[in-house]
Amino acid sequence: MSTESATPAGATGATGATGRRRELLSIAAELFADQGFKNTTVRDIADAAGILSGSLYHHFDSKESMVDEILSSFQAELFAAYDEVLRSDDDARTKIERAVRLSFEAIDRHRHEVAIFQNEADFLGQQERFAYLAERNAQSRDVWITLLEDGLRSGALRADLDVELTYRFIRDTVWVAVRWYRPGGKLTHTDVADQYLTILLDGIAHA
Amino acid sequence: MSTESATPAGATGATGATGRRRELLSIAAELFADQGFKNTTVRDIADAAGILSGSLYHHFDSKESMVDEILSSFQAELFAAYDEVLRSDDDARTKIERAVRLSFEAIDRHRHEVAIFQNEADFLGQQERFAYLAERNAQSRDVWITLLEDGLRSGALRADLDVELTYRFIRDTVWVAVRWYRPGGKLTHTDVADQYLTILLDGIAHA
DNA sequence: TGCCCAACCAAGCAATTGCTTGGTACTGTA
DNA sequence: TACAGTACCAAGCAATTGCTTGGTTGGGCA
Repeated sequence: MSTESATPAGATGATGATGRRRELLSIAAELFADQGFKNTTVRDIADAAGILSGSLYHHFDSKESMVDEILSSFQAELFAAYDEVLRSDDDARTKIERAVRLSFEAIDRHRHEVAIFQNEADFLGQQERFAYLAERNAQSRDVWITLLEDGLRSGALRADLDVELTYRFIRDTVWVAVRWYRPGGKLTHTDVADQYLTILLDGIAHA
Repeated sequence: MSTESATPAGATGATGATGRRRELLSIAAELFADQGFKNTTVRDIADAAGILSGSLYHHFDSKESMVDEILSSFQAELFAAYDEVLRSDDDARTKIERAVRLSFEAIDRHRHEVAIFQNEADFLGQQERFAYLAERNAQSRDVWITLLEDGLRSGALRADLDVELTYRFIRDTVWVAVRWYRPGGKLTHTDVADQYLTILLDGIAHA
């Protein structure tokens, strides 16, 4: 009945996770990413973990709190990385390159989390509990608009660019790769970032 | 009990639709696009249409047959347009530009259908009934690989491009715009296509 | 007037859903 | 040996789901 989340198990802190807890979150993340949040049942998660569905509620108080924990801890890590790029004293073009590479690295290391955020943010964001998703979105936009405007001022980018549209172009281009990129495949995330940056910066047309 | 779809109402043909039927499909498409297929209940659709959920089954034999009809008729229209570009005698670069513009036009005119395909194709494609979705995907890849290889041969595109990766880049870039593009907004689909083509062909870096 | 038929209602059923409750097996610690 | 705590099971409940059944309404046509 209380609004406070009780953290039934361990209570190792906000991002806290005993071994088993982390394991279950990882299993849930894969299912949420592959089938969607709403479309994944607690029985699916329990089956994949080899336990009964009711037993999940020893570790978490709801299915929602699972996604919550998955998304919020990932976002915290991601935005810490963005901040570091912003605070660096690299030139504008280098910062843009670093921000792009950083995103592909995130896809490589946290593809389930990225996929969940891409697919479910709109739906989950309607609930007050997930209001931070919209805030993070705005924060991400701020980062990119800053980088692009710096690029324009410094002459690193072409003067005729529409900043808002370019931001969307980059954002979409980068994150949507989570749909096909698979770690351990033929291409490393660095390979993909190289090619994407080549196209993004210089285009596909013959010079 | 029969596997044949019975087309309860009108029976105006495969894509057939009386006025009311088309109306209900349009309502369903909007909900499927906004909330997801699995996450939209037949009661949601019925409520939006101002009728009871059971009444939907006078027009369609299942919720699945609704998406089926929505997606298959859209795909047919889309690929007819691709074919026309392929069969034209424009040069390689023009064909690429036309294919890109055509896609943004599809987003403008059929955003719900595009969104449903983007979001649900993987999930629905697992069922035999929706096997054509994967076929259409392969067909689309064929179109683009052909266009890109023509571009390379003719010297219109830079020689160092990875065709497969470039295809994915273009595909993702174009279709993902359905997430934010809204017809009747500040930018027309032609505006968006112009800017996207500028970035795609010549890049964002200062020359 | 009599009939047809598309469009809908009213009621409900079987399956699936997230989640609850009370109990049990095992492990480490004092 | 007693105890505490983690991780789980067994059973089931209330709500929601897609869909079915039998009946009603009202406009068009002969």
